[in-house]
Amino acid sequence: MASDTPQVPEVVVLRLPLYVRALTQMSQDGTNVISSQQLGARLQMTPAQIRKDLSYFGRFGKQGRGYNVEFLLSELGQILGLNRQWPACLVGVGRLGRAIINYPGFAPEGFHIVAAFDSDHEQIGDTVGGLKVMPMAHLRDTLERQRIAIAIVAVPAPEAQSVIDDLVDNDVRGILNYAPVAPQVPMDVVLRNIDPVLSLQSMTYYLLDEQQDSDLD
Amino acid sequence: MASDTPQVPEVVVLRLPLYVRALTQMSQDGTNVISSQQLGARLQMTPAQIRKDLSYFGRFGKQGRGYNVEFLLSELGQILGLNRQWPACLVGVGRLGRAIINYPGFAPEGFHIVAAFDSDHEQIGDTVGGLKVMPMAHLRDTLERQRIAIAIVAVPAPEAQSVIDDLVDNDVRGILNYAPVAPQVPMDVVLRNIDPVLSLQSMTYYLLDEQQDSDLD
DNA sequence: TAGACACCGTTATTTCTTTCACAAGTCGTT
DNA sequence: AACGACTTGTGAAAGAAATAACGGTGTCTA
Repeated sequence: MASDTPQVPEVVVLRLPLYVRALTQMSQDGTNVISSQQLGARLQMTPAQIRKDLSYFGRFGKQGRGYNVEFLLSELGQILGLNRQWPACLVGVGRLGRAIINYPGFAPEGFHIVAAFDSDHEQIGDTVGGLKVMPMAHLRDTLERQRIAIAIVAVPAPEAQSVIDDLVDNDVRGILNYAPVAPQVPMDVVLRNIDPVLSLQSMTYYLLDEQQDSDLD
Repeated sequence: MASDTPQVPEVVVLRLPLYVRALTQMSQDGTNVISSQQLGARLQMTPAQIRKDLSYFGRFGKQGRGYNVEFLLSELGQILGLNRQWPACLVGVGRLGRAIINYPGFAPEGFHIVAAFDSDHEQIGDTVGGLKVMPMAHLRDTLERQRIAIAIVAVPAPEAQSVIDDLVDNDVRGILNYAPVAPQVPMDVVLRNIDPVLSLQSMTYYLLDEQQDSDLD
């Protein structure tokens, strides 16, 4: 049923959360109405791009006036599926995994880590962030019982692909991967990579200009 | 001196670290030569894109043969500035900051956190990951003395912009921002955001299809 | 040394994104 | 009610990026 070529470009979907965040803040600041002009200024984007992005999903503004902040926020929430809770599981409870489980930024947005797994027998049975660490063998049961569609992967790089294969076999539909690899997933699984090292490595390209002094081989 | 329209598109620069990572692994696996075909298969990209990306920087391959892994790796390292050490400072030593400072993935790639700052008086003087936490007032001296061009920001969202302004004033040239905001920086400062919540919020758009059952308002 | 094949680098083509530009609608004022 | 100041939504134009296509060069085998 899902058309092969998505009618909404992925770049557009990637920008929507930015709008949601800015609008949320404006709502808290007591702003009722905002124009694409103003929103664009705030996000360093052209007004045209914002209007076009929104036009993929409907007509949310009023000519001569702009967008009602609350209304647009609620519509975008609906579109992105943010008006509900998303239970997620964590795989890998090493240092990074523990930091993730204790990160306070997920829950307020509806992303709750409700189960933790590890393949290392040492960790199993431990309690981390209020969760008992389970062996990978419990994956199927737990995902099904708790209706978990999202997995967060924080295992060492060499294990990542096989862990992800395992998750995919167990019908996980979205994966947030912290391992420094570019895993392969089927097309119907959504993968997002968090990789600060890659970010730094592309950053340095732009930092090289002035300071090649003591670096002549 | 930096031309206003960069001759190398940013998307290309963003992909180079991916090549570096794949080549590094191949090098470790003992592969000596690789074609754009093979590299593309590994990274799920077309061979044409890889050849085109590389062609922005030079001619590294051999017709009929492919690319010498070691050679290409070293050239890309040179281009990206990976053949040197990059001292960095961390601002914000809360839970997230502490996790970052202990993350073992940075150092092997040449990114060393050599100084830590916090604006909270409670934290100052503490030792975190072997570093004494300093007040923001020490920023200028420390950055200059240690020749730090990169800052990693892990402060609460409301403080992020002012911390970043402060860093920019003190001649930081690249910022890796973990705060869930989209900060404004001058054009000559390179900003990279790490924001897992945004990643999840765009992911859920694609997860909505099948499971709108108990969600009818 | 010749023939078959493999693969790069680059130009041409196609596809995807962004920006422009404007008709049409809204609001507040007089 | 009419006018002026704004702002949306959208089709058309421009710009950027990805892909295809291919000449030319190198490798290997016999």
